[in-house]
Amino acid sequence: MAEQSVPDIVIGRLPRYLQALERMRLEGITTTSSLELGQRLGISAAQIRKDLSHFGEFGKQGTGYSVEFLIEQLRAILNLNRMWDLALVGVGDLGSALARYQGFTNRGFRIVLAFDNDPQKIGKRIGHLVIEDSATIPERIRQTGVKIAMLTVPAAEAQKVTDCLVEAGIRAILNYAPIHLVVPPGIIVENIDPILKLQHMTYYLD
Amino acid sequence: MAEQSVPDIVIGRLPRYLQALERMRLEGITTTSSLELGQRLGISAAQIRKDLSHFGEFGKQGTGYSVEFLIEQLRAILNLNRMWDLALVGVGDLGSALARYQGFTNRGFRIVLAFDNDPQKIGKRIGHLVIEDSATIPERIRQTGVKIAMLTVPAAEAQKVTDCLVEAGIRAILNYAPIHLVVPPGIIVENIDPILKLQHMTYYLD
DNA sequence: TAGATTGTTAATCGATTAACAATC
DNA sequence: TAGATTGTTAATCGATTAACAATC
Repeated sequence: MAEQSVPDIVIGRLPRYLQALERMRLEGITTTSSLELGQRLGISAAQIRKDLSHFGEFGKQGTGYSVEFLIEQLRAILNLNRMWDLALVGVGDLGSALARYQGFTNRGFRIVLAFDNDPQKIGKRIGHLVIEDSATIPERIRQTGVKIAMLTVPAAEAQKVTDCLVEAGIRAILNYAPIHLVVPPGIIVENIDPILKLQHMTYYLD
Repeated sequence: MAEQSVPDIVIGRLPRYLQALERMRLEGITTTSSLELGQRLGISAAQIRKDLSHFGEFGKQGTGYSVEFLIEQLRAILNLNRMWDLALVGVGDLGSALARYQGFTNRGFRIVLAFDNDPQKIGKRIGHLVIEDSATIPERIRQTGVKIAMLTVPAAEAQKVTDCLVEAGIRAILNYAPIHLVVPPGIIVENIDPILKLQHMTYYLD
């Protein structure tokens, strides 16, 4: 009930709850229960109630949860009632795919800066963005106040670029480089690596 | 020591160990310790030793681990001493980015099939692949014996396509659709959703 | 040998689940 | 009211860490 310090593993499930609820809303469902939501996510009803109880009492006994109300609560908790600007660092294969990807914008995230250190690429356009010189990261991040970076540089450069981003004021990094980043306390890193997931799955295959 | 049934959370860390070890090898390091490996990964030395002990005794007291030997052991455990063929299902923004992405091939994974249900796309090339009609998934998956699919179709179609893939003999799915897939026991699903990771991080930002 | 580091056991810690009174 | 479902507590389960004898 009190907001002492919610385990990070709980926070990690909230976006999934939100995603399922938004889908329910799309399907015209106005009310749900921890049981129904849990079945859609492969999560136990008890866990969902426990997780939500860290933040308040959002349901009604006998009735369950208002989909719309719970969506609003989760969006508020996750700080999603605003547009978040992103910096894209590294415009190679993967970076340019992300730049073209439409999925971010209509979910509250917008790439506003793109950097690369390849002179061939600097000044070129990618979508509506102009690729800027990585050397200008410090001043451009500070000017724009962007807080989140997507890192898509080669592994060999990732740590050095990370240090630069943190120095410039970046607070959260979505890391696509296949390497563990070392950051100061308070800087948040999440990793995405499809190869690791594939290698995890092949363990179970012959 | 015995191979009773290793927790999935342990399996999930093995590819990270492997990744760090391959990087060490690249740097010319021939011997390491659980402490050193742990520091590179932000994991405790005790956990690394415990995880490895599920599979055998790979180190020497006083010395540590041979990087080369441990790489070989992990590759064997994870079934990585072969090429794995992948089917790409859904060739939209994201799917075509994955098709063009070079990162898979030199890591032991190779996309050999690409499907879409858009008549505009069927027959077109994407890299060295020809996009085939999703209606032919059952026969083509069976013919080729592909066991792993990457799913990049819209959320609304994802479950239906999944059922079809499973029916056709797919055993593992790397799911990029923002929805929880329901699959029979023994079918492995891993999810990748950058939006969820971003939303996780914004909780900690103002 | 002395120093270092393993593999493993026992202790701790944290997360999940079960159960149920409260109540809509 | 009767039925359903919440929020919460206590019990269970599993994962991580600490400690250390074994030994290279």
